[in-house]
Amino acid sequence: MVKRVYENFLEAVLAGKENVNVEADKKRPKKKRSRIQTENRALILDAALQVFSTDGYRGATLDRIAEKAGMSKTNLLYYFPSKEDVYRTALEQIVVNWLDPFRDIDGDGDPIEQLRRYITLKLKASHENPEASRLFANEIQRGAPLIKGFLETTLKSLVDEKAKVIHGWIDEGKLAPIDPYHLIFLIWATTQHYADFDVQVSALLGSQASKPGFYEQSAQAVLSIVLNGIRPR
Amino acid sequence: MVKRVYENFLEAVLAGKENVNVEADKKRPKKKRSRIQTENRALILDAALQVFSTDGYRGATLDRIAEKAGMSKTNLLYYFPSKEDVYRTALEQIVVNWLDPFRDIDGDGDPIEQLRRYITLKLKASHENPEASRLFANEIQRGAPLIKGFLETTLKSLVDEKAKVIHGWIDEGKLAPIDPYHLIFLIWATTQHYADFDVQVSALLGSQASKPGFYEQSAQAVLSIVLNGIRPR
DNA sequence: ATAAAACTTGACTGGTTGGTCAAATTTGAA
DNA sequence: TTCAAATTTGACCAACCAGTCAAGTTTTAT
Repeated sequence: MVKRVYENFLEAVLAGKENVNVEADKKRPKKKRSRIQTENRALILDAALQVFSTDGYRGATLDRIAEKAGMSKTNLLYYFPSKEDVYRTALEQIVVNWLDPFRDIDGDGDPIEQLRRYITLKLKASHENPEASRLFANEIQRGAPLIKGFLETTLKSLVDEKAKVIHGWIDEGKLAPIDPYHLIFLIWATTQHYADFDVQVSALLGSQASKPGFYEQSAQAVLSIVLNGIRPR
Repeated sequence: MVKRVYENFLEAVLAGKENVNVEADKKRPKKKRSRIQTENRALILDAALQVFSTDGYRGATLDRIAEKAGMSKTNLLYYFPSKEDVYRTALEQIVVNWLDPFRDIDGDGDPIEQLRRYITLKLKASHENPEASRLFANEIQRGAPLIKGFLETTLKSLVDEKAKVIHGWIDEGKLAPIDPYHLIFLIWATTQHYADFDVQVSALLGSQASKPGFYEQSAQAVLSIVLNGIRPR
């Protein structure tokens, strides 16, 4: 329930609206979606994820997305009013999923355990859904035109909050005195790397990278470095 | 001199040639460049770096690059035969500069000092030339169509070599037993993050990120985590 | 069964893009 | 100075692009 409200808020933020009123938002008539609508929107968003993540917003074309989704471009435009709207919707889904495990970091838990959990979840997400990671990276790299406001408000609040949590751990002597923000960046950077630079990782590790246990092995290696880097000393 | 030969090799690799013959390469007639040619090629490559790094290969347009370079598109095409050639040339320059500090890691030196030096150099490069970093990231994210071969041959050899160096350090007890490849990835990921995700970093740190000493502070934070994460224990 | 609503598509439009070409202007060696 | 080579540009082209429109086909509620 809370999550639903949040999604509305996020939608509004990404749509560029200022001063979002959640109450007013609730009143907005929810158009129920038919079976075909649900199916086809999903097909389109899935195809969009692939195309946008490799070609970027400008480089992607509706023709290619429609082709991958197995329908005509005209039909795609029946489900989404414009290219930007397809992109925005795909981006929304990604950001929402992206935030959840971060929000779950628990200040009352054991720091090493909490961070181990978070890093593992992020690595798993990068491994299972690399396109989402690449699409997000692309949005940031081109200057975050659609989500700059979101970064500066919602995400910043959340990060500030978690930074305080980490600082609390440091004060209690449970963590080495590292800068919480840079620690968060390091975790994000590293976990994202396995999705965004997948091609490079595979090229450098050869057959090793395609073996079944590779994801667990990467997680183990990253955790071993990061967790020891922040253990109190 | 050695470096010049290497650049030729790299050019050939990026141009997609197989079985590069360095001797034959040397014989290739070097067209001397006029003052105007040197100047304008530099202007174009600088503009191309900006446009390609934000819009990606497909999203970038020659019109925009030409405009940024202060000349007509027709004139740009007088200096470079095609869009892909502009892109390839820009990418070449980046890769060459990118490799140098990595190659300089010295197996005979103190590991902590060598890695401190390398991380600092990489962070500095990301800070001073974020566009180059973003352009490279973009190439990888779209599947590395132009440099996949380079990644699998030249870069792989180099990384394998440095991994052996790191393994040597571990065997001597100078470093914790971490996986060398994942350590390299972690360093690349983190240093690159400050360039590629610049917008996000700035949004989350607010005014702090634009202050003069910010780069040194980031370097300090990253070093503090990574170096402690790999210190022998 | 049937008709309205939902869905799908081919043809089209105005604008953009990478690249060509021929004609002009500028540069620099003699 | 002079003139051939180098440089620069506007006009142009075919391919591509996001989005529209009208005319079909399929689904679904009754």
